[in-house]
Amino acid sequence: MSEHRPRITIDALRDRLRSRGLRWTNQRRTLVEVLSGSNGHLTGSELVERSRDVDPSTTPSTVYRTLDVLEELGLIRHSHGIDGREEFHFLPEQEHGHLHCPSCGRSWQIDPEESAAVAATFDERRGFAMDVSHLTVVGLCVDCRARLDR
Amino acid sequence: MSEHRPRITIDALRDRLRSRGLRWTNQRRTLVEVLSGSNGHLTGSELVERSRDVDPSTTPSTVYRTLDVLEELGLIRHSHGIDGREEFHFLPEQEHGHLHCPSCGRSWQIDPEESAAVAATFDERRGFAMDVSHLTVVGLCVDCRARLDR
DNA sequence: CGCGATGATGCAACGAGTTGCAACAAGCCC
DNA sequence: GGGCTTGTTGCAACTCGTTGCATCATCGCG
Repeated sequence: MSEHRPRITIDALRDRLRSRGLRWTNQRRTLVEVLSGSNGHLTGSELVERSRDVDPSTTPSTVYRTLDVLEELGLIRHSHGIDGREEFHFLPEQEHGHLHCPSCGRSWQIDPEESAAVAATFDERRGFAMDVSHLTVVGLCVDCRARLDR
Repeated sequence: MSEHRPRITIDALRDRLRSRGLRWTNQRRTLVEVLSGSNGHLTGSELVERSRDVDPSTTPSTVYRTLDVLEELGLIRHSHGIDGREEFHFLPEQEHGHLHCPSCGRSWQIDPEESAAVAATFDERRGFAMDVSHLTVVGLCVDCRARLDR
């Protein structure tokens, strides 16, 4: 597995907050540390848990509020998972949506070409600019279809 | 506004439950009454509230469990709203997904042709059978794009 | 360096939804 | 109609996430 390489350094992030009149606190440092140390998608509660591993005094409200701030800065993205729960991921991961099959519980990433095709549909017909990273498509996967057709 | 005409009668629903070994209770009758009396999309808590109007002794857990049962029977569908919250709607409404623009907060129904185009993408490439009613596409609407481009 | 404004934190309470469990009751059978 | 099986209910406790508010502490400024 390859190292995760955040596009923005910790120092740059600190300065970016300050230049907006926002503050660089230990709690925020902890969360950013956790985020940059973890690839993939994490739910809010997972982030709270991991932050507590680093600093046991971490409180949920601070974590969620910091996530909001980081999202506003464009550093992270959230999408809605299968159960509607929010999942966060650190940029600059390739933006992508998800396919989910509730029958077997598996999920897949949506390819850029697929995203483009879907986005084109709504762009052409309505001028609607789809947010790829927010897309979750639910349905039956090939395997489950085959299984259920029998 | 037109009358809502459920495709299945209350009696037929009762029999359908019984034939599966399930039971027809006052609590279920109350919820079905509420569902059939309301068009459009309702969240779980809205349904609890309205059920309480009919029968004040209604409890949330029963409502949510009944919703699960009705969904298994194919009588209602849930989709995930903007904030990830579940929204239920009574069939036989035309199945449809939603477009949502977080910038202005408005939502639109996805046309059948649009759904078909999107579904075709995933069917052709993966044999994945998309569930139309579960689709929520987030992005910027025409108006907001124009406004933000200025 | 130290003051002060104001953004951030932690707490506590709350809302939505879920779950385990004991008690209840629908409805099949005689 | 009455009994019995077993699906259903209501309660209480819990999880995840949000919010109001008093207190704290960052960091710009003198």
